[in-house]
Amino acid sequence: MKVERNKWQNNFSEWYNELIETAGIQDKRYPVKGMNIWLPYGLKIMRNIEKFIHEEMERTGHQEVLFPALIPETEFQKEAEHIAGFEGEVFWVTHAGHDPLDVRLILRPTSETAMYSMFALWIRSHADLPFKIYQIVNVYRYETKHTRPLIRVREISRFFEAHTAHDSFEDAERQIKEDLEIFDNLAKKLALPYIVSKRPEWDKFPGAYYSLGAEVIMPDGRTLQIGTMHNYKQNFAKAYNIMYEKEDGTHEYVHQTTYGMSERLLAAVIAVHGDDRGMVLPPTIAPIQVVIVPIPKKDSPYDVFTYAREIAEELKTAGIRVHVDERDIRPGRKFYDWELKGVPLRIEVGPRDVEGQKAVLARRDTLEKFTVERAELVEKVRETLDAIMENLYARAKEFLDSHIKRVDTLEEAKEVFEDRRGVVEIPWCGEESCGLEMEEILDAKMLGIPYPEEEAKIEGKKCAHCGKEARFIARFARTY
RNA sequence: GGGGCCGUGGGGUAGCUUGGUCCAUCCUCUCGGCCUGGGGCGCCGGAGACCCGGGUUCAAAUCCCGGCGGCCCCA
Repeated sequence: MKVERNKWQNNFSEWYNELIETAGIQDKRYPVKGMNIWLPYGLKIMRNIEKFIHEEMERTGHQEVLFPALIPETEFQKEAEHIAGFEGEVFWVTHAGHDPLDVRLILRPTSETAMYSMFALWIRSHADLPFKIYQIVNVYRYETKHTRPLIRVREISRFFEAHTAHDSFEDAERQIKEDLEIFDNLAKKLALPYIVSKRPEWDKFPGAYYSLGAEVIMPDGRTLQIGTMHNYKQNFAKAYNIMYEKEDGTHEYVHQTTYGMSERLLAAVIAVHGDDRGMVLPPTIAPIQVVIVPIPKKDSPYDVFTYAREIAEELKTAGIRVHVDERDIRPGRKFYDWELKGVPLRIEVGPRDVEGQKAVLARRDTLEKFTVERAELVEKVRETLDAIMENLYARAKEFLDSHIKRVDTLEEAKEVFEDRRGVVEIPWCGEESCGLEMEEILDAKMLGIPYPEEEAKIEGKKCAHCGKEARFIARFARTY
């Protein structure tokens, strides 16, 4: 058995859309465009991802809250850039019953404008800072482009947003560093290698001083943003009058940051680790880490079902999420089913194994099969799950690295986009006009410059477009 | 914002140009039964569809109008 990734890479859109339904992640047939139904299996995986998010929030002293989904128009309009960035894509609530509302309400596209009037009430003193909260809720955006399950939707149903307030720009910067560390820990749990870019001025979050974006590269070479961090400086604090009293008795506006993620994390896991047979889930988040498939044989004196249940009990005791598939269908069919659903490890037990007190292990990532002694089963399963985790990361890292190419000219950049695509890194003078024109020429978006910025600085190169001295490396990609 | 294409069982489709042979084809899924079991086996039987509204006509899945929904391209 060999790992094939032809459709995965060459016909990714179709692969992805089919998988979302056949693997039981979501049902897209709900009669509102861009709003899908979470199916039990998909939701379990997402919950497992969120478990790690909650752990990281706990570790770093963020408190969980829940804000209402409706925001009065009057609050929404307080920060000028913010409203300009979102007004074209919000859902309005204009009526209650038969009567028009005096103050219209919006369905939150993100929660800054819901939270910050409350921040102004809650934050009084320097002793209240840093103030760190988060929530995981649904938010709504009227997307006009092509919607895709988990990736571009009108209802983001698992929107994570952390909001913080600080007594200084420096402390807000420290928060951004912490956010990046949180992201790195999470990405490791998902075996996802990624890149971080500082967004160009024209593409930062509406109202932000600057924005960072974390991206993965999808099988078709387009990038997917799966995490963002913004430093707002005092932009929102001034609009919402969020002030604190300093030790010397004077008052000052707070500095703020936000950090966002969503079910795109799941999309990235599905896309990055998959192959032609379906999903391959990292053991860390797989609802079923090990599936046991009994292989009965007629007239055999051995009871494979009892043996399978005994093994399952052993693994369960060892803390492994295990399932015995006792359905009355052929084993081959079960193999395909569980491979589609991405169960990282399969154990086959037939009469031969019962007789010899053994079991056959089949890895989902490499499709290798091998026999182990029952006495060492738990240990071997643990080892193999760890090995799968490492292999998934290594394979994904190799894909990522081989899809980032540094070039000096636009011609070379164009070739990259025509060929295997991915991310192109190219010298840039730093001028907005030049950046926008390069986007046009390459038919790609500027992700920004590598972050931390020291990695973006270059010397002795010319801007690929205007020929002036280049100040930065700029990253371009076709994006989702 | 502009242009183009398309809506047929749960999923994927044939039929539409030239209206009648369509109580609508095939694959898949699903249900019942038999058989089987270390990679989707086979056989028998069953269930399930023309997006909505209006029009033309003796007759509409097919032609026309409107609505709703989906997809693609361009800005």
